[in-house]
Amino acid sequence: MNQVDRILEQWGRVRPDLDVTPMGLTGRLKRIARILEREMEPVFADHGLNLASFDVLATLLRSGDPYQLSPGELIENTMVTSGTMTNRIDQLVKGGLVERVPNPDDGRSVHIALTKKGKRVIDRAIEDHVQNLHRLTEGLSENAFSKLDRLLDQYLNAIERGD
Amino acid sequence: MNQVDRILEQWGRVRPDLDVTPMGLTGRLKRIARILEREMEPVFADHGLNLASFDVLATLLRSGDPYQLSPGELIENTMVTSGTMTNRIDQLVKGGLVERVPNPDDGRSVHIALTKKGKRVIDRAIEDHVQNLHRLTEGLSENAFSKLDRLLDQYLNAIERGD
DNA sequence: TGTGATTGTCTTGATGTCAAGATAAAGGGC
DNA sequence: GCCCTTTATCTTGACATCAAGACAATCACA
Repeated sequence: MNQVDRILEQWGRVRPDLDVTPMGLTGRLKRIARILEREMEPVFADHGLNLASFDVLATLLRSGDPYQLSPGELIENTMVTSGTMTNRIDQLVKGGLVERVPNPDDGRSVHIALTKKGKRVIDRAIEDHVQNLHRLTEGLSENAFSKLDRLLDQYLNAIERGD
Repeated sequence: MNQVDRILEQWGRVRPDLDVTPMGLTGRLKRIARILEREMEPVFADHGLNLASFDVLATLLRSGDPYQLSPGELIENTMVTSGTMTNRIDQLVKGGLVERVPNPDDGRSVHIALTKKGKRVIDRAIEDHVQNLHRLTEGLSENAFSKLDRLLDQYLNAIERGD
């Protein structure tokens, strides 16, 4: 009997007229996502990063050589607003991890490129992060993991196209 | 082929030395949680609330008559820091939805109590919210829903006790 | 009963995020 | 070629959150 189950029980007593079945699933999802974030942050901090800056650097790294994308492309990948992305990039520029280079094909746009330092930092950080993810999922059996993975994929597909 | 799958593919190309298997699961979790939050907010806004204030009011409501808890108890339930909770309570007090009443048994503590207005607001908001949750999970078959629910429960239990 | 440790809440300062709008370049139709 | 619309990014102001520490009341134990 965990926190979420207790919450469902309380609703059953206070508002028995409501069918709160979906609340268990969504509550657990939210809670797990929150815990995962908190467990990831210390690893990022080991490399002088936070979730936001890691997110951007990792997106640039996995885009492959020459490790540069426009702010717009970064926004698409990270689900944040343009103002947020501007701020994230500013922080990274300040830290010398990325640089803004003009886009020769479009004067409105720029490319955000990993600096050598940025590449070095994210190349190491991603290793620790992946190892950390293994730790954070080792509580699941191989079977449970793959089933959960498949169901989440199914749910994500459903919800992304609006049910 | 969705966003998360594309990310895994990219990592496979750029850093084939890493086993990024867990990243699919955690990425989908994060993404779903994010989407759910965004889909919930408009419903809260219909009642003049945001995620934070709804969270507190709903916790008070489901605690049952007399609909009051200490800030400490609210913190336990909502996974936020004490400073955050102070701020949330301040906002709700300003809106006339809760009030701070002294705790006769402990001079350091107070009780946060739903006002009549607060009770009325959350009683209606929770109905719309639950209906919204049904909508947000109707993309899953009954079978997929219960399997996913069970696996998330399992994972949450594992991760909450630290694997 | 007195004193140091603990507990419950609030304060402060910094940061990350968003919505809305500003700005500048590019594109499209006449 | 000119003007209006669209697009890409940045700016601004407001807000929610957190970490660290302040403060006051309570507790534990001599």
